[in-house]
Amino acid sequence: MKITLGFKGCRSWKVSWERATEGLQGGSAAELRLPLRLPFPSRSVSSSKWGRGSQLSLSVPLCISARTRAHPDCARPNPSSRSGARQPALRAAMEQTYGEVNQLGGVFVNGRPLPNAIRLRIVELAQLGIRPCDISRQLRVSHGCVSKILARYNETGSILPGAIGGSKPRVTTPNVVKHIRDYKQGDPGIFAWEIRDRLLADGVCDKYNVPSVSSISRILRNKIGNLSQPNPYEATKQPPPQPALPYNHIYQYPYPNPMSPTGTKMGNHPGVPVSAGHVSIPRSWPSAHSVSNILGIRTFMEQTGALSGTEGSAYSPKMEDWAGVNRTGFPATQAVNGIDKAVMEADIKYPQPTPSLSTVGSFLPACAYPSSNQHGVYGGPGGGYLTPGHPWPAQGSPLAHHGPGVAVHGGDLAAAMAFKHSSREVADRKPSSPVGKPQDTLNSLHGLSIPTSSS
DNA sequence: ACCGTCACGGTTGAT
DNA sequence: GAATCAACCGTGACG
Repeated sequence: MKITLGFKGCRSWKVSWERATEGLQGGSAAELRLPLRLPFPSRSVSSSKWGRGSQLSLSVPLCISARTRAHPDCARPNPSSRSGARQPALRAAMEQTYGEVNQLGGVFVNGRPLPNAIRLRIVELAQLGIRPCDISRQLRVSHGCVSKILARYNETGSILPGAIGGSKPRVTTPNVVKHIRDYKQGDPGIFAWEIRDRLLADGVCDKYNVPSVSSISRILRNKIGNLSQPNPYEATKQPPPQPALPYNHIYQYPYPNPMSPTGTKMGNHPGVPVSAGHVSIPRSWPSAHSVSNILGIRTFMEQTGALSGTEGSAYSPKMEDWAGVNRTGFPATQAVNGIDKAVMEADIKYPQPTPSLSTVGSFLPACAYPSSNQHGVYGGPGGGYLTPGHPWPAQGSPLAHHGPGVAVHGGDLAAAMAFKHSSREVADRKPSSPVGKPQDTLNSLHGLSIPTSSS
């Protein structure tokens, strides 16, 4: 079988299907199995995607992808299948090796959030006035995802993914039940909604973990129906402490990260008020969506002392701090240097090789990624979301990361804009966008460098 | 062409 | 330790 894949123009593909029957792997769905080290971004292609001029003619869905099952070692099982029961080491090893490639050629891990670096980049670009569709293409992230991340950011101010997994903790903790009983004892005619209000007023619960009226009613009915009966909790043990965090804490990548050394979940869910110790940032932060806001992190960091390290640590290890920072602006490189880009980018499970840290502009096919991380695929060159052979004009990696402390150069922005404009020649769609300003202006304006999600 | 939305298949972590 | 469940994820398709 000989299959020729290549670019035909910028976005279309040419496939020469010489021997269609060979290489198809069972089932009704024709599936090509290709080595992942393609000289170009592979992509999933469905038959419906092909234009009239396509040389590909198949009556069955064609999947040319670098998905996990397309690993050169085709004998290996598809790691994208549920792996929860897998040995962690094996799973990690497999995840290191596999990833999936979307239609844009971007690498992703099904079921797992994009690296924070990419999420950050998405917001950064959006702040620069680059349209979501361009961001999508540039970072090779589906537009749905871009839309989702931006929507979340606009809504919560956080770029971070939500908490994945776990079960919602009970809100009707023994302590709450005890208070409800107390209220009921104090006023047998009290309504459930009144109890709810009192729980809030007394600080027993906050609005995020206060039981619903129906829950309270159920408690009244089932647990406190007979007030003479001892509380089973109290009869046997002391009430366990209230959960330290509301359920919706931010999902934290469980791999080593200086910002979260424990590798545990930390922080609050975006939008959820954070507790003490958190660099709490009012949602009404100045111009939450302005570039200066985004870039204003230095000021913020200075204000909060994060830079000075006067808080005992140069930077709170809590991810929620990060989340809080999000809206304010992304930490300037200097500001983040305490943790530094290396840290930010080590971000999560997407460790990135230090030296030639590629940038967001150096995408590598799934299998080309070194697999130094547990959750794979992004493992590599972190930010490398664009291939060297990237079909888009942004070869210069407009948002390329230049390593810690290095500002994004004007050229980068120019390249970004070049990309923006080349992808669609829309002049000054957003005249007010800072993008139009010379980079030095931008830099001098904020006195900091634009953090990069990878370098 | 762009963008919001949603089904889908997947992962995760508490129970 | 496995199963279950409910949260989340990004992709891809649709309108």
